[in-house]
Amino acid sequence: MGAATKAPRGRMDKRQAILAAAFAEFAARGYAQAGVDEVAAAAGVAKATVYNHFGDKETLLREAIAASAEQATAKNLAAVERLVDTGGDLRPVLEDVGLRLIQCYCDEDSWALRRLLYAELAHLPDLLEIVQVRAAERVQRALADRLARLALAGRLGVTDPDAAVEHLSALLTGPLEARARWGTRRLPVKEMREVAAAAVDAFLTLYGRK
Amino acid sequence: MGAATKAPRGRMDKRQAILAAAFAEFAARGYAQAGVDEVAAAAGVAKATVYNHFGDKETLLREAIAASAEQATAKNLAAVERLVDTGGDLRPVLEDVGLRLIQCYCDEDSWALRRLLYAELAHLPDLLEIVQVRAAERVQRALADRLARLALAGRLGVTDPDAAVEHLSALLTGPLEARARWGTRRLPVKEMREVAAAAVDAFLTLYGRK
DNA sequence: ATGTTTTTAGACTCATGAGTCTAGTTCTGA
DNA sequence: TCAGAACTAGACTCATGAGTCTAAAAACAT
Repeated sequence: MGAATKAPRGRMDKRQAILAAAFAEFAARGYAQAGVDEVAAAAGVAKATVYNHFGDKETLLREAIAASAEQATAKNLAAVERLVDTGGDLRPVLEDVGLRLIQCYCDEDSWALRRLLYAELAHLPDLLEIVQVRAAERVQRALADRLARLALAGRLGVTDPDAAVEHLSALLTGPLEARARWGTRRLPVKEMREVAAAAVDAFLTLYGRK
Repeated sequence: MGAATKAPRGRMDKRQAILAAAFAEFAARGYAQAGVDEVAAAAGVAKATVYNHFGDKETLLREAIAASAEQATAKNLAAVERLVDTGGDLRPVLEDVGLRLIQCYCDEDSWALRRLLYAELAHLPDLLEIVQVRAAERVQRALADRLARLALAGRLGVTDPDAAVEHLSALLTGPLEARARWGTRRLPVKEMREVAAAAVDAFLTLYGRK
């Protein structure tokens, strides 16, 4: 009973359907342009039900974003999990993890989430905390932990894991904005693999075992 | 007479004032939430004048974004101009240019422009071309040109200037999103300098003269 | 079985804001 | 000096969409 956000009202299946529909609608049209009627219709639910569950449009947006961020984080963490010391060459492992992280980043919902975040940040500043706490920071930490372990095992020349994560994720995701045209172009896997390979190559030059 | 976007109507000073006010209003509240009345008031102009100049709200957004992108590009290009071979050590020159590019990136208007772009990309896809053609690509090209020159002069180990630019800008701007909390936190210059130094350090490790 | 909660369709209120219109005023150029 | 364009204040129309309400139906709990 510690959390203040507890006590979800109404039936859970409806709630989920509404959240999914809401995220899709908000992502497609933006907060202001999105219509609660459309959300209800897409969720197969009456408009009053939406209001029974979430109270108002703004709360609906927050909850939809939070849920989406949660999903995105889960995928990202699953990718980071695979960064383990197999005993063999590190490069292919890093490339595999890099590719998976890139795939998370380029996911349709992931672009939509970032778009929404950017779009509404100006008048709903608390969205940042929701997403940052639930998603970005957790992934960064998990990745830093893994790099620290590899460094401790003498497999990497990393002294500051946070700085290394900053560089690695910059190298991985930096090139994607332009290449994917800010989410309007679908990257072929081949191209993702190239970016991952280039990023890992640079990373190993910077942080490879000395 | 080649461009289709020619024939600006009305007095120029009013037009500029409207564009500036419009960008501020759109940036602060988003396209849908922004009010044409507010723009007119902020520009010190009657609403009818706004419509006389731009016809409708959507056109106003496009023109405001285009103008802002133009300004941002000018600043970025000015920074890139400073990347010249002084004969001395390259590192301080790169750090200076890096810092200036970071300052452009962290400019209030620059964050606002990216926010708007992300926000409205979903329903106004042609905004991308406006900004990409006017801003992003031109800066990238200019930077690649400079790197190519330095490489040719034997000052850098760059073989593919475009790839080098991709890495350099990733290293420079990648860490900024998180550190500046997506534009909601003002970065102290000290921190910008750190990021620039770290980026240049990595860049020189990757592309320094062999 | 029966009382409580949730859902439903759809009509309804009400605030907001884009875009128009009018009639009078100021610029500007020839 | 004067005609035509650009500007002004402010009232006006009209579409849109958030949020409410109602009375009836399903779903659920015990």
